[in-house]
Amino acid sequence: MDNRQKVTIKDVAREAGCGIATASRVLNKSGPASPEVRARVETAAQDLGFSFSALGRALQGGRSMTIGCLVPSLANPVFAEAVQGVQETLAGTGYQLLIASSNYDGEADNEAIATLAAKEVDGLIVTMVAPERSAALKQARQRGLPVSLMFHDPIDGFLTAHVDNFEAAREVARRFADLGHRQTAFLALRFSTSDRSRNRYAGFHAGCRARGMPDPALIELGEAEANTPELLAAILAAHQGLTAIFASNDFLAIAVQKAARLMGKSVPRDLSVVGFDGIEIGRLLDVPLATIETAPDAMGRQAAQTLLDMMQGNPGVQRPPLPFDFRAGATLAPPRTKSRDDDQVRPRPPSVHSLKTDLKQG
Amino acid sequence: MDNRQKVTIKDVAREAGCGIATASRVLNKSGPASPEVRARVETAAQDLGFSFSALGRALQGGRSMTIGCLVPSLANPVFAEAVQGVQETLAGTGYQLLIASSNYDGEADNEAIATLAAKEVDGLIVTMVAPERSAALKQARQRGLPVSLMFHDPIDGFLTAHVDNFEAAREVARRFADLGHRQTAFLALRFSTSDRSRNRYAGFHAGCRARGMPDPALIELGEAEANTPELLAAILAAHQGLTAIFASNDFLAIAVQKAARLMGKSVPRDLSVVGFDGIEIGRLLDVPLATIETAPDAMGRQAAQTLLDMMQGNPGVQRPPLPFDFRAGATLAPPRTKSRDDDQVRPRPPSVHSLKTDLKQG
DNA sequence: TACCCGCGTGGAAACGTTTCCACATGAGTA
DNA sequence: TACTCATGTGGAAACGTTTCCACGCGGGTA
Repeated sequence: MDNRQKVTIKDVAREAGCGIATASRVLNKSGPASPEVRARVETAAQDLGFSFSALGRALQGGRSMTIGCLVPSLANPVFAEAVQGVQETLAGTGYQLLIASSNYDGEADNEAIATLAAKEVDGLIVTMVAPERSAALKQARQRGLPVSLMFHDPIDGFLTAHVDNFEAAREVARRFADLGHRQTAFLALRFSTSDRSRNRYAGFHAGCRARGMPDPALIELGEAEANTPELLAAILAAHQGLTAIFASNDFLAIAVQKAARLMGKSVPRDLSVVGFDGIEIGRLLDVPLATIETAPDAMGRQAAQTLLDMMQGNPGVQRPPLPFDFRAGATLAPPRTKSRDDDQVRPRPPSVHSLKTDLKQG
Repeated sequence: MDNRQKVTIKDVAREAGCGIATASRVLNKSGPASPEVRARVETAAQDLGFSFSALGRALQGGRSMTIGCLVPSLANPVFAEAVQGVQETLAGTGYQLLIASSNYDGEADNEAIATLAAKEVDGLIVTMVAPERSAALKQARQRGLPVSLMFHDPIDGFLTAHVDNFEAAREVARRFADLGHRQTAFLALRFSTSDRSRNRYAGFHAGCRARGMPDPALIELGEAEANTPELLAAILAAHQGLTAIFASNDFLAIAVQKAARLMGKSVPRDLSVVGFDGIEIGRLLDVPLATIETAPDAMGRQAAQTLLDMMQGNPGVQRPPLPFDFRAGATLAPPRTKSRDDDQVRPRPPSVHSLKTDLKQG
């Protein structure tokens, strides 16, 4: 039952009654051959159900036609979409994708890179915890492996497909300021293992400073709190007086809304929430999420394109950051004017608004 | 600059002053060697920065330690999570994942399988348009390649990790019936290219019949309508009198809510919505989505485990469907009691209900 | 007639492994 | 002393390709 025998080009040559070299030339259309031999080889290949072994080819040719890709996790739609973008760009080029994921573990990161390199990939597309400090990555590059980064802000000596996290986060601060918010917080998961989160915080922080707002609170969450609205609510409750929260990704921002609801707060009346990433679903929500909209698939496509360029021998050039869009959504509003009565809303006096506007323009 | 020379075991042997065979034995700990030679080889390998080429190994050993995985798209979180599950199970086994995606194209499906097979993968984990009709898949299996399916309902001769789509959908019909719904619809994207959608519809249909409800309307959407709430609203508006919608996936269900809102309908008061899949985010929504909760990552893990078993020579056995859970959420309620006032529906005379029931039973 | 050239063809090396086999060397036994 | 045996070692084949090179053979020119 187990018909495990492989059909090799040798078999085809024997069947066609010619030499291996000739068979190879015919099947690859890579050299001369008389019409008769050509025909014999082709029918032989057909009959035997021959197909080339990529292994033998790779070993001989020095190119595996495989490119390695490392991302933290495919469970995060942002990375999954990016990988999908990579796939789309690679489709039709003959390259296949060898995928590894590290679960945000810097150790696993390094191992994965080493394994991919051992598999003789022709290039690497990578998002990892700390590319600038990865020995394996450095070694891979020294061996001449082209490397293309995704999501990372530019690092000396690497090309990367990214958005300007700092600038985007500063934009959020500006929006908050324009609306009159002062007490804000930045919410992040895995802050320590993500340069993206750190850069977003830095930009947000700088933006707040620039507008004369108090420094934002930095709230770092564990996996558990992020997935359990009750826990998240408890944490948020500990921070008094917040009127606006900037979450490091959309997933978190949606969780915040849920938590706010548990706390009896209304979004955006009592609390404004802005996310980051612009995942598809955010737009379809009943109350569309305000967020920095980026295009993870575009990032994947750019990273793949850059890698293709490098593999063709071009030195490659760092492209400018991909554009982001501030999507207003419906989770962002001016803070409630703190009034005497109970903790319910009341319309802001128009004067306040104009005042702020003037301030902004001055 | 381009230090592209590879360090092979030959180099190590020369540096250590011994034969290739000995070097191989030492580095693999696969045979005897005197302590001195052992030491010389190890330091030589260290100094030269040697690492094995998986290519040479695969060619010689007949096993590539790579398994191929084909899914329709990584942009769909359901598949992305499944692949992540596969990764998790494979981690530590030494196997790497070669990924392909087909964009729901049956043609691309076949090509991808062929390419993966050419790369000499040791096994295949597959979700495709029509596995039972794929020539490439059949051929791969005839060559002795173990194949493990994901998401597909059982197909003759294949092992699959799946949920019972039919049964789950019937459960939805039951819930609708219990609440008193009668006019329902089934909403699907790519109905024709997905056996899952078709089975869900079949189960839903059967469930409705069994409870004496009218047959559900079948609404098939294009990509554009699914992503544009306005278009979706228009389509829904064309179907008068619907009180409950069963969407073939959560993404669609969320879009329906948005569309309902555009139509001035409130969920679940005017319209109940139930999804399928149980993606993470659905639970965090302000109004949690009612859905059939499945575990895509568990599906990936089971498929991977099955494949590992098969690769170890076990014949492998079809496991029972993975469990699903009906999550009530907050988008499901009894239909509104139809009152006189505005242009809303009006109660059907009870007689009709009994009539249908009688019809079915007769 | 002798020579050259182009063309179709096949042998063989190379890619990096693993592993079978044979060869030494030394110790132990008869 | 002569034999066996275990042990460490290296040569070489094999895995499936591609490609360099050489060879034979025909037709053209000198």
